[in-house]
Amino acid sequence: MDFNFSEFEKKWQEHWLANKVFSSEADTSKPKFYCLDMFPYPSGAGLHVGHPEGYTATDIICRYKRAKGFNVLHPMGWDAFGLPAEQYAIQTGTHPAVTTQKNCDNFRRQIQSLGLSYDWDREINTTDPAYFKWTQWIFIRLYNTWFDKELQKGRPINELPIPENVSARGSQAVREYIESKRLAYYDNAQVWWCNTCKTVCANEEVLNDGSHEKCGTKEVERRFLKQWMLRIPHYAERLLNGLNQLDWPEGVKDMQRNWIGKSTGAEVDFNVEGIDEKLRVYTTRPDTLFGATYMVIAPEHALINSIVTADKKSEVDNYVRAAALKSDLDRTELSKEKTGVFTGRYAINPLNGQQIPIWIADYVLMGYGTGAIMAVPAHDTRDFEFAKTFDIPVVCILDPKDQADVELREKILKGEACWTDDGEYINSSNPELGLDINGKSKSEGIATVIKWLDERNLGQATVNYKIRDWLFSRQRYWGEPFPIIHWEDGEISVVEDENLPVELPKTDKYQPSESGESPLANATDWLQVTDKNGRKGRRETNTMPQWAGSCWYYLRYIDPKNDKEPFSKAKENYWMPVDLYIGGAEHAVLHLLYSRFWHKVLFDLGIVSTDEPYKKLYNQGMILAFAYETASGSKVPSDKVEEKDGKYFHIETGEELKQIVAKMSKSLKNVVNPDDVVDNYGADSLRLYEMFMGPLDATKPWTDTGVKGVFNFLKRVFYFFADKNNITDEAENTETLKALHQTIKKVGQDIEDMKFNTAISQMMIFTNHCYKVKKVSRETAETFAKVLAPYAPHLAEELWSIYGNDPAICQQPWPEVNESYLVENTFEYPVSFNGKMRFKLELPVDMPKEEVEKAATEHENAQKWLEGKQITKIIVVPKKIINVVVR
RNA sequence: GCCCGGAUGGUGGAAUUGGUAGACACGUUGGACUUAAAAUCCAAUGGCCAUUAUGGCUGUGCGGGUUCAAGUCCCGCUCCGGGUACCA
Repeated sequence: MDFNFSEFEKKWQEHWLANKVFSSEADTSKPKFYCLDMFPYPSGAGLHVGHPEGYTATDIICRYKRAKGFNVLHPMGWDAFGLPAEQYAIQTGTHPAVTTQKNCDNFRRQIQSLGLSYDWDREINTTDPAYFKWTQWIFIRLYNTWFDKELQKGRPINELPIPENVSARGSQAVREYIESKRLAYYDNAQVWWCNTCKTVCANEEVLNDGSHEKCGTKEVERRFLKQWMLRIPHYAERLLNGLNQLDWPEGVKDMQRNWIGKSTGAEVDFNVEGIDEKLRVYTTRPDTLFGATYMVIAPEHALINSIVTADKKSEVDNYVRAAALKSDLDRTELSKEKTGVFTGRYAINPLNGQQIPIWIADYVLMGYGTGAIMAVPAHDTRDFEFAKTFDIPVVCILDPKDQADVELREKILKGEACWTDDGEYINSSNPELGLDINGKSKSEGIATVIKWLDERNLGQATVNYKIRDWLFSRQRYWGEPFPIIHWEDGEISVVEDENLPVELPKTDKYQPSESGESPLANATDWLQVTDKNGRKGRRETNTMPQWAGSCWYYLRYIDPKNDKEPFSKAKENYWMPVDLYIGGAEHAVLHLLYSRFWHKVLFDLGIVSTDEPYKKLYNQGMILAFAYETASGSKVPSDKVEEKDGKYFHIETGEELKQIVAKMSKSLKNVVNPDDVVDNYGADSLRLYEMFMGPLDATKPWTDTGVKGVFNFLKRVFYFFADKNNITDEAENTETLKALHQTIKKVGQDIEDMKFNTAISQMMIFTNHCYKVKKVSRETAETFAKVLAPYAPHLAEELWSIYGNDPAICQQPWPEVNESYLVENTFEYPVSFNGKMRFKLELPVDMPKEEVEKAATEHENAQKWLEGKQITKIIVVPKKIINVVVR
C-alpha cells in the first residue's frame, strides 16, 4: 500500500471536473455564500507560491460552507490586459492575445493541479470582447451620470437641471455645463509621462523615488495631454461613510480614509492692501488666525500677477519659472529645505487689522484647498520651518500648559518652538470686533471662530478631500478601447449599446508613437468613422487602464455567459454582495476604492442591489523566503550558501553569512515554484503547508523542511487510515470519541475564524492520538476524513473510496459535534502560591469553592509552601486556577 | 514626520482574550527496526543550577506600573515591517 499521491490527486481532480461537482446555480431556497479571490494577472512566469495561499484559504472555506449546506459561488478568472504581453508583442510581433491565451492556459493548469474547487464554467477573461463589451457598457453609464450633491447620489445625465444663467448663454454653454458634470470627462490634464513605457501613468504609479512602478526607470516627466478622467471625488463622502459598515481589516479602512483625506476647516477671505482682490485661503485651524504672521500662495496661483509689486516682479518670475520646471517630485524631495519669495504686498488679518506679508512658496500646492494659506508658524510645523528660514515673526497664541514640559513650554511661549496640540488660547481676543477665545480649548476655539467669520461673511466652514480625479486612460494597445467617437465639429459621442463591443483593431505596430498617441492611432481603417449625415469622426485612441476590468469582474461571475446584459438582475440580487473577498494588501487602496466607486454608481443607477460590493475583506500575508547576506549587507544567492551547525557560510569565500527574510527573487535564487512542490509532495501538501506556516494574514518565510513536515503528516494519515487492520467495526472508545469531537469542533470553529494553522495542528493531535490507541472504528475514520476534506481534499476522497463509499466526500455534510463527549467531570487544577504554579490537583468541576480551598491547602504538596506562612487569601477560578496568597 | 501592524525556544508558530507560557511542526539528540543506509516508529528537547528521583531559579524586545495573577491591561522607550507624505 503506497502513498501514491500523484496518482490519486489526478484521479480526483478529473472526477471533480468531469462531474462539475463545484458548479452552482442561483437557488433562492438555499442560503448563498459568495467567496471571491482577487483574480490574478496571468504572467508568463506562472503561478507564484503566494497565489495558492489565498486560494487555498478560500477553497477550505468554500468546501466547508458547502458541507454546511450553503450554495457556494466560487469562481476564478483572469485580469489579462496589461503591459507585459504588449511589450512582448513589440519585441516579437506576437499578438498580445496569443501570449495572453497561452499564459491563461498555464495558470489554469497550475490552479487546477491544486485541487481548488472553482466553478470553471464561470471562468472570465477581461480581454475577451464578450467581457469588455460590458466594461465599455459601464463606462458609458459613468459618462452619462452626474452626481447630485444634495441627494448624494449619481443620477442619469438627462435629469441634470440646467441653471438659467447657463441656458441663457446658449447651447454651447449648456453642452459645456453638462460636460462639466459627467462622472467621466475628457480634458487636458497634467499627467505623468513615462518615456520608457511611452505612456502616461497614474500618480500612484510614480513612486516616491521618482521611478515608474511598472518599468522601474526614472524616465517620468510632466506633460499636458487630452485624457479621460473620472470624477471619483464626487463620491468621496459616500466612499468614506460606506467603510463604517464593512467587515474589513481596520488597517485597510484607515488607508482608504487617509487616501480620501477628508478634512474640515474654513475658507477665509483676506483683504489685500492696494488691490481690489480678496485672497481666499483654506485652513483647518481658523482658531489660530490671531497667530497668522504671513500668507503663502502657490506658484501657480491665479492672483500672482495682481499681487506682486513692481519691484519684486523679476524675483517672483524667476521663482515661479523655477517651480514650474521642478516636478512635484523635486518639490517634495527637497522637503526639508523650504524655499519662497516675498511678493512685496501685504494682506490684512481680519481679526486684528495687522499687515501680514504675502509670500510665494512651493510648499503650498495649487491642487489642494484654494492654493493659498494663512501661515501660523507657532502652531504649524511647516509654517514654523518656513518662518525660521526667512526670519518671519512667530506669535504663540496657544499655551500648551502642562501638556508640554516646562522647558518646551517656555520655548513655545517665546515662539522658539512649534506646538500643534491642544492647549489654552492667549493673545486671542479683539473686544472691538466681539471675538474672544482666550482660555478656550482648541475645539471650542475652532467652532467659535468659524461662527464669527460666517456671521460677518468673512469665511465659512468648508470640507476638503485629498482624493483627486482618477486618470482613466493609457496610450496602450492592450486595453479596453473606449466606446467614444470624437467628431470633426468637436462633439463627443458614445457608441450605441447595440454596437458594442468596440473591438481592438488588428495591427502589427504595437509601438506607441513619440507624440504620445496610442498604437490604435495607426489603425486607419478602424480609426475613421462617418455618421449617416457624412460627418467625419475619429475613434478614441486611448485605452482603459488595467483597473477597468477588475472594477466589476465580481458581477460578471454571477452570470458570465449573458450576452443580453452584463448580468441578470435576479441572479445579482441573489448572489450579491460578495460575502468574503481575499487577496493581497497591495490592493488595499486603489483596486478596492475604484471598484467601490463603480459599484456605488451602478447602485445609484439601479443596476446593482447593494451599496457596497464586498462585505468582508481579508488580506493574506506575503510569503517570503530566507536569503543570505554578508556582514557588509550584500546579498548572496542561495546556491552559494552552505549550512553548518545552524550557521551559514559562503561556499566560495567561507565567510559567515547572516540569514535574513526577503522577497523571493530570481537574483537571490530563492524562488519556489508551486509545480515543483506539487510534483515532489503533492497538491495536498502544498495546500496544507501554506496554511500551516502561520496565520493567514502574517508575512512568513517559506521553508522546504516545513513542507516535508506536513507531507509527513499526510503520510501518517494515509498509512494509518488506509490500513484496514487499524479500522474496526467495534464501538469506539470514549477517549477517541472525545478526541474526534474536539477535532470536529476545533477545525470547524477555526475555519470560521480563518485560523487554519491551528486547525491543522488539531488534526495532527488527533492523528497522533490514533497512533497511540492503534485502532479506531470505521465511523471515526470516515468522520475524520470529512474533517480533513476541506484541507487535503484528494487524500480525503481517496480514504472515502477506500472505505467503499461512492464519491464524493466533498458533497457530504459536515459532521455534527456531539457535546456530550466533550463534557469534563474533573479538572486538573494548577495550584499556585503567590502566583507561582507548584503542583497539579485533579478535582471534580462541581466541587464547592470551600472544599476546593480545603483540598488544595491540605494537600501534602502544599505543606512545603505553607510552612511558617500565613494564608491571606485563596483565589479559586472554577476550571481555571487555584491561587493561594501567603505572607 | 504621521497612520497602521509586529517583536514569544536553534526555527515557523500556539496560548480559551487577565488564569499551567512554549500546543503543533521543523531541527537536534537518543533508542527500535535494518548487514547498512534511507524510510518508518518510539522517546527527550526554552535557559541556568542541582540531583538519588522528587527539585529550584529564571524566562515572552527594554524600563516602570496595575493585579492574588501580566505574553495578554496601563505609562514611557528601542528595534523591525507596511502605508503615506509639504493636503494647510
